[in-house]
Amino acid sequence: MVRARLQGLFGSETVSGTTAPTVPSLAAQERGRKLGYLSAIDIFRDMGLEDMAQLDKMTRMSTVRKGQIIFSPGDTDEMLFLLKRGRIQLYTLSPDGRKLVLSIVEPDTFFGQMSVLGQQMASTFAEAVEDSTVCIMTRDDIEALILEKPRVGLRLLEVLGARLLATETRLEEVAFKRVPARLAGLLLRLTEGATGTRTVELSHQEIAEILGVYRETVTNALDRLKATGALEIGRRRIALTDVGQLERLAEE
Amino acid sequence: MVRARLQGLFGSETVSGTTAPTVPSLAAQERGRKLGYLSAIDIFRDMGLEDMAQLDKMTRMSTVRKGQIIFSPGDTDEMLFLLKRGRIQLYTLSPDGRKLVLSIVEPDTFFGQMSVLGQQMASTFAEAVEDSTVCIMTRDDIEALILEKPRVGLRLLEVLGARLLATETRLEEVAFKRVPARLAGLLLRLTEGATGTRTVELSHQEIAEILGVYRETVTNALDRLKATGALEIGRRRIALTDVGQLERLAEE
DNA sequence: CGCCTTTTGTGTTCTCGACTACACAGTGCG
DNA sequence: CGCACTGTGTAGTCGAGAACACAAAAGGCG
Repeated sequence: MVRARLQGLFGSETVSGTTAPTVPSLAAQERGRKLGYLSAIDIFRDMGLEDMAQLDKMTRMSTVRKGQIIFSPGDTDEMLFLLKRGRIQLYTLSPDGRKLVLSIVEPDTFFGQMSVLGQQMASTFAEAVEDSTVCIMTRDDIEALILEKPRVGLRLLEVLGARLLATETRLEEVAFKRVPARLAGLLLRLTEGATGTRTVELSHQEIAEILGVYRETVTNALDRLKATGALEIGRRRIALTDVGQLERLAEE
Repeated sequence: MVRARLQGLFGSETVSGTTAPTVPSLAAQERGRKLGYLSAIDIFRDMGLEDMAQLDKMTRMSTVRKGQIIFSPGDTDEMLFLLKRGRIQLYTLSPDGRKLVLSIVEPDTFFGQMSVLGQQMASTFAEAVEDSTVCIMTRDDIEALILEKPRVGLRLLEVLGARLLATETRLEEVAFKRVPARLAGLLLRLTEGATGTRTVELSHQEIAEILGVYRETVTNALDRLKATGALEIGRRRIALTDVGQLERLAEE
């Protein structure tokens, strides 16, 4: 059972002033447009430096290593996390141990278990899939920040809106489409905005956990897609060779 | 095909000053705690009367009759609607005409097709299931309002958070549970907070459209639940007689 | 290089729920 | 008072994907 509590998390706090407030990068803005499971929106893209500094004062920073659980069901503290570096996976587990990935959080995005972020739910885990750095805020911090800098509220609304849209889309796909079409859609979303040959570097198992199906089913569906020439398969590597074809297949 | 465009909607605008700003009712606050498909949160529960008046100046009001479509896929105008009275159903249609209800909006809640509200998606319809009254705002209106009254932003975050939570829960249920369990969960959520005998007044068809399954499957699942004594069935009427039992069944 | 873990490829059985096809009971309405 | 429509019950077929069971590659690493 995945029940490890975060030990290092609150132990390794540092005054975050050590990290100089950075100007929103072009890359971050680019990511901000993505809407797939990798929801990333640069919360602070139009905040001034002094605002950033003020924000820094009210947050604590900390590092989590790959594999660490940041929060898990049962935690009652209403914390909000801002991911600065790394990647976080939000997922739930079924009673019999199956995993469903709800969302993969990219840098400069909020996540948390507050009602406001849609995850105070009984069953959500947050786990670092890479070494990551997060800022920690309490619910009160975030409320105060929004009241003083309403623009942050707007940004948060964007984050939530994107997440809601992505989740509604998934729900729709589960209801209407069969696995191959859903897989095609997922691959397209995962590589949205990528330059050059669009490539997904995930194992069949990892994909299965996102789609909520069995690993074998993914293997099978991938073979079908490959048979149409839409993609090429390697070990932990799927290259989308014919995007148009894949888009057609995604429409079922 | 459900493609009717709203004719009466923009024709029947009235200056909304005619509706006196009301003090948030107890009932509204009660509804605010519900988290099921009937997401309702009183956006304005701590806004002053003068704020309400100001808000009224920037909005247009209009009435829609039962069955009218308020927006449909392809509408590009980024409108935000505030439901004052009635009920709105948000749903999508599959290529072959199947319907999936995403959300049922209750009074004092926002909905819309803005990115900020997670529904600018290609495929969402909004249809009045009762005669309703809505306020119409543009994206700019809402942004200005939030910047000036940050507290409204917080409220909106609550709405979106609740919706996201509900949607994630549905996704989880679809992935992990079979129809009878999902049905049990739905019935419980639909009657959450009801006083007296918890009763659902929906046809099997309507339930099927929420669960994303066939009508016959609902009939069958209801029979199974009835067999355990958890509920009683009438025409368009399901009475939850043993809530504890139903909760057990909802856990699969 | 050989051992061990991770990833992927199959094959087979079995169950749920999609889909089809009726039959029939309330309900409303002309 | 009969007719149409909506809502329910009941089979029965069929296919996708779950669930289980191995086998074979492909890397990593000592």
